[in-house]
Amino acid sequence: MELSSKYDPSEVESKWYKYWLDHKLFASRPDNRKPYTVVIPPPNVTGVLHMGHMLNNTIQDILVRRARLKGLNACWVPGTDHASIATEAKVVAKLAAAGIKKTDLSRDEFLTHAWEWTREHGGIILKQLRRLGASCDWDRTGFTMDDVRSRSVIKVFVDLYDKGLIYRGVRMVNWDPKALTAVSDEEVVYKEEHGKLYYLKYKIVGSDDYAVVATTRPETIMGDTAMCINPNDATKAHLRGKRVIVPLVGREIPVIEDEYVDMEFGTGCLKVTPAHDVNDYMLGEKHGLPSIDIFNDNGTLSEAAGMYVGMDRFDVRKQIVKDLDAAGLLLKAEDYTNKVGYSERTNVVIEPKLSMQWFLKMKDLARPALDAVMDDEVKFYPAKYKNTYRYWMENIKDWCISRQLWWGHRIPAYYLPEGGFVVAETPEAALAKAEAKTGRKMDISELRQDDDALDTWFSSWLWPISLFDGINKPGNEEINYYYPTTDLVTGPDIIFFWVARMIMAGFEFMGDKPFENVYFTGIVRDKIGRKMSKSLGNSPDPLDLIDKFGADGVRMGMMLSAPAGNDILFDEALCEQGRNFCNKIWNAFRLVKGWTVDDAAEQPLQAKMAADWFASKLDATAAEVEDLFSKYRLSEAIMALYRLFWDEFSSWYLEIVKPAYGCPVDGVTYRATLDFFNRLLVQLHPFMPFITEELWQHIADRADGESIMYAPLQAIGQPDAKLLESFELVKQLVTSVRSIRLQKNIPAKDALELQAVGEDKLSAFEVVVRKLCNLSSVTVVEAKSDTAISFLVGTSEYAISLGDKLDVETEIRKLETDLQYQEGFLQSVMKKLSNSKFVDNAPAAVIDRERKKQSDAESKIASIKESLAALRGGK
RNA sequence: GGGCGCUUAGCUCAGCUGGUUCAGAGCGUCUGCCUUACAAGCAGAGGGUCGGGGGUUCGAAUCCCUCAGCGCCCACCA
Repeated sequence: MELSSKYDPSEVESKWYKYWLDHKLFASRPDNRKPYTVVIPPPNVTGVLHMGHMLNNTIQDILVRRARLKGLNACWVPGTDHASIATEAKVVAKLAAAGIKKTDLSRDEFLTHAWEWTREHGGIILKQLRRLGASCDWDRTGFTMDDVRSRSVIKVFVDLYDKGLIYRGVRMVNWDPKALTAVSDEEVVYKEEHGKLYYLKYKIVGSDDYAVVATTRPETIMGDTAMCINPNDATKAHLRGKRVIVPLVGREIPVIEDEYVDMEFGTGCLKVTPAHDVNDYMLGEKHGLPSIDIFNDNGTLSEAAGMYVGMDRFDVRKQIVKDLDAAGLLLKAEDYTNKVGYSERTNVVIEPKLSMQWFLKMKDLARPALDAVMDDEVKFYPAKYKNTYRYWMENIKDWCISRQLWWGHRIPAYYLPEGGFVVAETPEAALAKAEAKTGRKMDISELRQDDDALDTWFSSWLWPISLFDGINKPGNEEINYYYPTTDLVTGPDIIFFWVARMIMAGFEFMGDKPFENVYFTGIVRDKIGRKMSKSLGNSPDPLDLIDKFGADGVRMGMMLSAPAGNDILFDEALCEQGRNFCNKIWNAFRLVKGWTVDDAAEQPLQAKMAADWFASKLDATAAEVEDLFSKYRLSEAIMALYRLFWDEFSSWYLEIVKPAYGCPVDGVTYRATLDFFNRLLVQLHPFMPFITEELWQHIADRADGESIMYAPLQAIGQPDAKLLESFELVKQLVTSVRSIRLQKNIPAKDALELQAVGEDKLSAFEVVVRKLCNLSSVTVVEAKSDTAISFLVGTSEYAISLGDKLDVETEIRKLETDLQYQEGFLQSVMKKLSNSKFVDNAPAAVIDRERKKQSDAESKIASIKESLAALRGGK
């Protein structure tokens, strides 16, 4: 077989992905095996793959593939999210580009366009995931707005309404004046902003004095319905019971008193605008104030404002400041920094607004969900997010679930001509309920369905249930088998949006948690720590990276930089490292496959020793990797395997067993080597699925349909600790000899004489050392020869005879430095041992270790002194 | 304003409930090698008073206090 010296991923990747699909190797059905289930965090249906997805899905694929290798029935369910605001915004923009306004379309017409858009762009992201090697069961692909998921959402809405947990009412909500919808508290992001604090003069009725109010939003004065002072504020006593006049507007408003007002802030006088500020709204409710809504839905001033009608809120702010100033009613304006809420989706300033919305009561839903996480029934990795979660759950507020959008699940509430409404899963069911309510025969056309759609998260919170149709068909085979799912891999930014709500839905609708473990990934940043963003242009296109480094290389690159929960600083150099690793594996395979095998040949002793050692090493590392996986420390697991393959297997094992050029290898060693290779590939497979499949298929003739995906991870044997320890000394010995060779400029071809002073504790490994060091002889001597340079391996002294190459002066200086260090070290150990407090208090094991240090140091010192004496004597 | 977390080699990080896994890893750097598996490589080497200060202890990177810097989350101070 001809293999090129470079691994070429492109062909290999498409070949094996197709193979896996053709043989349905990702598919899962309920059976007798233990299930291992993951549901994908559904990306936006019209989105494209970015680095965050790469990280997230690489991790999921690694976990899923590992589970498969462990013999579990692994099922990874993919799907997409309809992302109501984001998608609707895109459709509106596309229509606008074609000169069509949303308001000119009927709901049905708009939805036709939206579905068209979804079909056109939908699922691109899932196709892209295949390039990465994602082993999803694609036949199960779900969509939050497909039939099964939609019916689930509606059923759940009706259920919660019937339980009295959903209510409708006028509340202060976060209004997005661009998307023209309410959004939830979680969808508001606060940004620090440099603005001004304006001091406005309100004339006191019946006096020539003014009361001054500090505000950041002078444009809302038309909505003022009171001024508020703190009742404990002595300096404001003269305002009690008075009325003041709103500047420019000229309207009289009362002065009210409430301890809410901070006496220290601004002037201690607060303007109260119940329609446009959450706190003012509360004050208004408490004091029975009227509320004047001066804004239209799009953020322009309404008729109710009486002034500046039709102007945008920010233009009004500029204008009114000028007008106030001109009227002498602006005392001053100070620089001021405050937090302003922006819509996460449209990035416009949120307007607190009173409106009629649907809400879900959260308090009762939260309780079991909170306990489950606190009691580790649902485990968080890293655990620090438990705190964040608890705080939110303990202070949870009702969830505004209605959105003034068309793209989404339409709220199944139907209004009656005579007022009131019914909630039902279908129009027919609604009609029946309506008739029962009114006591008269009705026609379905008399019912008018609510125009609002549901928040996107109201469908995604059911995802782990609805993907197995557990809402519509409770107790079906699939939901019974796959639920609760095993691992959830997601970002901490959606812990409230999604994770917390899924846990609540799980307990409410299934009576059980939705998943066992949550792995929170970090945010992908560039190598200097900036968030990846389109505007910075610092986000590489994942598919370009795959083209450049191969999917396995990119996966490695992601994992090498991704400790759980920490942000990852992504650097292409890591993908390069991944690619290089692929190449290393590839070439190691070329070496082994290039050997000719002689079954009659006897196995050389060094090969047997290397095989025994590496078998132990493999077991030890396999155990370590297993442990790391159990802690979700995947980047450490891949690093352990990286070193195992590169250093232990390639640099040590293969170099020892490698036959001389042109010579065949014995059958025993060959088969052992292939077996090791096989085990290494299986261990590596979750991280690097393509190259491992390719080579696994090369190792032996595989039947069509066989795959490394189902090659079992071998049981881990008990490593021989003593052997491993000895071998480390052997490596040290070899490294020391090589180091001397390099220092003394001795070519590899020249054989060296090795002397073991006193005894050779590593004599059993002599053949190994000889093979790696090109030695002409190994002798045990009483004292090293005069022209030999000595070194320590552990506490044993060895020496290499150098003849005239020995530089006596340099050697003496080196040994003297060494001696000094050892004597200092011995002194510190002796100090400890002569300290009675230490000897009395420290555990015996610790004292023993110190005594060992003492004797080791003493013997090292003796050996150095001997060498020195010999060198000086030989001068 | 509250809460959480971080600071260890040039870079990115590991070091769990104090003591040979204690000062580590990978990358980078330096030196020597085109040695028929791999220069996307091989062999070897150097590099940190564990952010500063104080304390507890026989013993501190590890526990406590404090200062400094950084990051994240939450919160209605106009």
